[in-house]
Amino acid sequence: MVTLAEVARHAGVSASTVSYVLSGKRSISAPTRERVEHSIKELGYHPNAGARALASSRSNILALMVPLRTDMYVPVMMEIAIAVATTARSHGYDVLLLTGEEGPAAVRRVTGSGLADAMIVMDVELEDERLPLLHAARQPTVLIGLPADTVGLTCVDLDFTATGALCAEHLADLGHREIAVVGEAPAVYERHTGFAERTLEGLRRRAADLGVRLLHRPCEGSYESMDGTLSRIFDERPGTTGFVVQNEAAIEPLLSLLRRQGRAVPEDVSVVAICPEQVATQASVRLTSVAIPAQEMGRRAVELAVAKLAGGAPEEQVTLLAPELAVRASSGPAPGTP
Amino acid sequence: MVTLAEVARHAGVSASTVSYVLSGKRSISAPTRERVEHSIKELGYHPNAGARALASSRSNILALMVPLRTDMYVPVMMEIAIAVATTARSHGYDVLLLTGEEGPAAVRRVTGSGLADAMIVMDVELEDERLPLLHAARQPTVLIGLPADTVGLTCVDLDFTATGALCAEHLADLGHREIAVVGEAPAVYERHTGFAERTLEGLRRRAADLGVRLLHRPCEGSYESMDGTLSRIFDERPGTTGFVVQNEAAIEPLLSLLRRQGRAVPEDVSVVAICPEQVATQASVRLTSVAIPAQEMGRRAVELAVAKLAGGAPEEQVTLLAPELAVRASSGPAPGTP
DNA sequence: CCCTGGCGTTGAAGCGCTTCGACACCCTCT
DNA sequence: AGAGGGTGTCGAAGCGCTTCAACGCCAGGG
Repeated sequence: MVTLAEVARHAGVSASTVSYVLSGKRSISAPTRERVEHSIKELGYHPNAGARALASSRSNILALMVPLRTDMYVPVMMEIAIAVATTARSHGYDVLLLTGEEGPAAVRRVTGSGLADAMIVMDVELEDERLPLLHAARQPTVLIGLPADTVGLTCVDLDFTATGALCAEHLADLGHREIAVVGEAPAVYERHTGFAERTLEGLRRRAADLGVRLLHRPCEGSYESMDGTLSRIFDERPGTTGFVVQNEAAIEPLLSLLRRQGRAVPEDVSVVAICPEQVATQASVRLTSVAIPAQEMGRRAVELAVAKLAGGAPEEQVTLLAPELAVRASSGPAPGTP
Repeated sequence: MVTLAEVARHAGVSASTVSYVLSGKRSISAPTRERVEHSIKELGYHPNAGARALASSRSNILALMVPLRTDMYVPVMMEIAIAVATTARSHGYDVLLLTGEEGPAAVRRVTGSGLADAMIVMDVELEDERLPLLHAARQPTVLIGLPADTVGLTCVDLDFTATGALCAEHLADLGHREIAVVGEAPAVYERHTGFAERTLEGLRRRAADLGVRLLHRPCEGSYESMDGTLSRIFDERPGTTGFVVQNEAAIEPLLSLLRRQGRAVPEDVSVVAICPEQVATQASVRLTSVAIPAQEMGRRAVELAVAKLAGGAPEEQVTLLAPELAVRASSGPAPGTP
């Protein structure tokens, strides 16, 4: 294994000079720099991460806590994770993958051991049990998702309240007066996941403002579940002509069942989805949708974390990404509307 | 920040004693151990990861290289990644997430810097450009997937050749004489991804043995693509009654299109899928399928890596998991068969 | 009663790097 | 010409931990 000292000897300089060439923290004359760089290449030198971390008390690692549950909105999670990893690399950081399994213990371990310089936490619940620990931690933290109380926290999320409002508005504009919301699985609401509740709130408020009736039903992402949910919706509100779907696994079942019942999309019923763009464009009907900007969220989270590490970011900062509704082929005027 | 030295002082012992209590590498009397453990708890001590790595030249980190492409078999990837992370934790390791983006450079970086003790590489191509580097690396490596040449390598994978054979056999047993294979996207074959080619080989060979005609068509995971593919299949082989689908994103489009064309599953055509169990059971028809044991693969990979680190594993070892076909509602006797 | 050998504990020497203060040198200004 | 201020380089002191050799102690055997 090649060490910095060997590089220094090879280049005929001191160890500190090599270190400064590497870090750029002091000016080095061009000829010296070149000599050192040449030696580095020739010897195939790679700085030892442990030694570096010890001496500088910086690990250049970002910890990413992903939820353990692999049954929900997985593609979004994965997309965020990959965006985090790539963005982190472009800032010189590596990413440590922590699963929710350990729960708060993971926070303590990473925080205490100096394994990571900062943490990015996904799938934050409204009253997340990790929050107190994160507050107490030395490490900067960025949340993807919004807890109930954001005092002193840095958060990134899609503005789900606005998203809900936007969906309600779009359908109302098209003349729909009875809207059904196909929500996430019941478990999601039981965990008080922020985004689900916020979406609902946005939907409800705007619907109320616009005089539209709204019915919300949680739904698992399977055909059986969607079948039952759909029957119940039409039983209770036969006049339903608009759907907002938040559970991406329920989208295809919904479309399929509507087709089977002879309800045409968008002639008889309109469907608006909240899902990644790819899902919307690849579904059996090109879906009017609000995209979940997974990549953007991952990227922003990393950038905020890096900024906090550099000391150039405020302690408290909530970044809400504005939702954008893309009108595609699944929504149209309500039946009987000119 | 609490250091080992402070714990030692607090417990009235030397630093080395504390270290030995922590590592268990030397016997320590019960009273001393208890005193030390008590101090650790009281002071809230966590060993510094960098210092530990430097002194022991062990980071207790496993690197996981995931493919960058977020468009393919994402749930499987995620499931593997999470299984890797949890299994790793249970062995005292953390997981560093590397994306394919950096390619071979990532291998060199991690290898050179001692950031990780071992590597787990997913999505291996037949002639993967990372292989030479992995061979040269000090670190033990485990591949998830099979390259063309496995000499000196440790690999874990589903036995895709057997999987293909199993699918062909199942359909042949049911009397199907013309089978179509809906493959992965063309890009997957262009990259010479092992599992896709092996599956095909297994299918072809067994089909030939059993006197069944086989038609293979790559297919993207969208409705448009599936629509085109399906038309072409029935144009070329109007007598097709059996389908094997490998691209999980194409499953729902296929079922949907068959329905629309008035072909009943399983009365008119049978469908066998190669996909995670969850996809098979939650599709619009409960699918006869061969499961992709993502969790098992992740778990095995970690266990092999840990064994190699402990020196208790052979250099070369190819673990092929036996496929299991679960018969569900999407396959039945070919039309006209008693 | 002394020697031997295991057991429990310690001190000290690094692991490979960063960083601080010091220093030599050269240029510029007065 | 001498003072002053950059600029480029170096030496040395750690960062917090592991681990090796060594040592004191007590029990058992000769």
